[in-house]
Amino acid sequence: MFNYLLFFNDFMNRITKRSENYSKWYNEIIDKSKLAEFSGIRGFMVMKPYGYSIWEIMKEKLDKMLKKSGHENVYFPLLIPKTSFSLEKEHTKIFSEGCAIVTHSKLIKKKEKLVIDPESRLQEELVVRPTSESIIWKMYKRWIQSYRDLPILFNQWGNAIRWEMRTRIFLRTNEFLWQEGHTAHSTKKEAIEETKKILNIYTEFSEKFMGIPVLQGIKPYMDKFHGSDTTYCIEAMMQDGKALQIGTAHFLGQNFSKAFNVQFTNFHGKKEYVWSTSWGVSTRLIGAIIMSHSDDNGLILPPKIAPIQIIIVPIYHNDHGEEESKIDELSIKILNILKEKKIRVKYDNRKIFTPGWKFYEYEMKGVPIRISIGKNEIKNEKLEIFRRDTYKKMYITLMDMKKNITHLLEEIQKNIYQKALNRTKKMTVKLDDYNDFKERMHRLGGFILAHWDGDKNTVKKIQNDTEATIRLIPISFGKEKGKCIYSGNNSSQRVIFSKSY
RNA sequence: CGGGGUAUAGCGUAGUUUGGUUAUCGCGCCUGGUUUGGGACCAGGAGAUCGUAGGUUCAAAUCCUGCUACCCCGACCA
Repeated sequence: MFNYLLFFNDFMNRITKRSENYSKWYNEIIDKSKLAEFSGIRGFMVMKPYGYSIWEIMKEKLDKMLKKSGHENVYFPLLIPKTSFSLEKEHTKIFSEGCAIVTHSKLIKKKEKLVIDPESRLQEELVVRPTSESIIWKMYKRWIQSYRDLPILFNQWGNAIRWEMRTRIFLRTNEFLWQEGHTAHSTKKEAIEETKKILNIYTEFSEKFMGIPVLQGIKPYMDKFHGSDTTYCIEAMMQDGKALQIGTAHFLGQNFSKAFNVQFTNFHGKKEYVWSTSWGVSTRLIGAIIMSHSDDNGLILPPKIAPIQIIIVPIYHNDHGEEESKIDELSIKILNILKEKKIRVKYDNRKIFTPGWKFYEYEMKGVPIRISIGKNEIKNEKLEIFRRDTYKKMYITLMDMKKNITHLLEEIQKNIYQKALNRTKKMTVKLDDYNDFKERMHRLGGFILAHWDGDKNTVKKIQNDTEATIRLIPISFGKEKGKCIYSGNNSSQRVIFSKSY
C-alpha cells in the first residue's frame, strides 16, 4: 500500500509529529539532525560530530563549575577486579546483573576464524565499570589516614557500561559517557552538605545552561541507590508528560568506608569511618534537551549549548558576478564581528545547496539564529535575523545587530527556559482524590503532588493502575500532613508522582 | 527477559498472499549545464549476491527453520 504520508515526510525530509508518535519523533530528530546513530551493537550508540560537540560544550561548562567548587579531576581504570567489586554487599546486589565481564586476554586463529584462546583465561575476572565506587575506595584506603587527608573531592569524566534490558538512544544506552564524583569527608554533616551542593550545581547547570527546569528531592527508600543512605535527584518534565531523572547525588554515609575499611584518625586521635558521597550526570542529558525543547520541525537548542549559535547563509544570484563578492564580503565581515564576540558562528557558503535547503537543514539542527545575506541586505543595509525558537524574522541594521546580538542569544535562552518552565508548571498539580489522579495521569501525565503513606506496596498498586511511580520526595515544598491518596492512611508530606523514562 | 511487528541500493519503498526471464519507484549520490529570498530544473550515469546461515524445489526476495538487528508495548532500570 502506498503510504502518502510516509512518502511526503521522506520527500520533504520532514519528521513524524510529536502528537502522532512521540518516540518515533524522538528517534527521527536524532537521526535527521545527525546527533547520533545506533552502532549495530545492541544498545550501543555512535555519537556523531554534532551530537558529540553538544556533549563537549556541556562537559566544559560543568567541568568549570565543579572545579570552581573545589573538585579535581582524576582517572581510574575502566576494568575493575571482580573481587574488589564484591566487597560491598549492597553494591553487589545491584550490579550482579547487567555487567560486561572480561574473562580472557587473547584471540587466536582457528580454521581461518578468530576464537578466544582458552589458555588466556584471566586468573581474576574483570568487570567493565558500571560505576567506579569499588576501585576508587580501594585507593582511598591507601590515601586516607588522618583527618588532614580529608576531604577528598574527586571527579572523573569517563564512560560506564550497564547491560540494560531495553535501551533508548541517549536516554538509556549500554555504554554512556558521564562524570562521576566521589568524595570523602571527616563528618556526616560535611558529606551531606557536599551532596546538596552538587545537587544545586546540577540544578543551576540544568536550568541556566540547558534551559530545563527541575524539581529537587530525594528518592523514596525503595528506589535509592542500594549503597547509599540518601539518594538526592533532580527530575525534569518532558513534553509527553513523562519525567526524566537528569542528575543524581548520593549521600553514601559510611557504607563504603565500612565495606572497604577506610578509617581516619580524627582531631582527638580516635579512629573513625570516613563519610562519603558520589554523584553523576550522563549523556542522557542530551536526550533531556531534545525532549524538553524541540518541536515538529526538528531540534531546538538553547544557545548556551548549541555547537552553532548563529548560521550565516548567503543568497547568491548568478546574474551579477560582482554581487557575489559583495555578499561574501558582508558575510565575512559579520562572521568576524560575531567571532570577536566569542559567538559560535558558521558561514555556510557551499554552492551545492540552495538557500532554502540550508534553512531547513539548520532549523532541523536547532541552530538558534540564522542571518541570511543577499542583494536585499546589501541594498537596504538591513539584515534578516531569524529565530529558531519563535520562527520569527526581524530586520535590523548591522550596527543594531552588533549591539544586540549577544542580548538576543540570551533572550532566546531565557525564552526556551520559560517555555519549559510554563509547561512544567502546567503539568504539575496537587491532587487528593484517587480517581482524579488516575484520570489525569492517564490523560495528561505530568507531575502529581499527592500524599503517600510511606508503603512501597502502595506505590506498586498505584503503578499498576497508572504506570506512575514516586519520582521524588520534594526537599523544599509539600511539607504538610494529610491522608494517603491511595490508602487513606496518614502521610507526613506530599510526594511527586509521575510516569517516567 | 515476555508479547507483537519489521528487515529489498545510503534512506524510504513496490513485488512476498498464488515461487518462474534482466527486482519497482522516489529521495540521495556522480558528470555536465542552467539556477539560488523557504527543501531548484534538465540531460546522462553508477549503485542490490533482497538482514544472515541453513533447508525445500528444476527454479526462492517470495515457502520452512535457526540466528542477528531495529521498532512498539510490558517487566527491569544507582
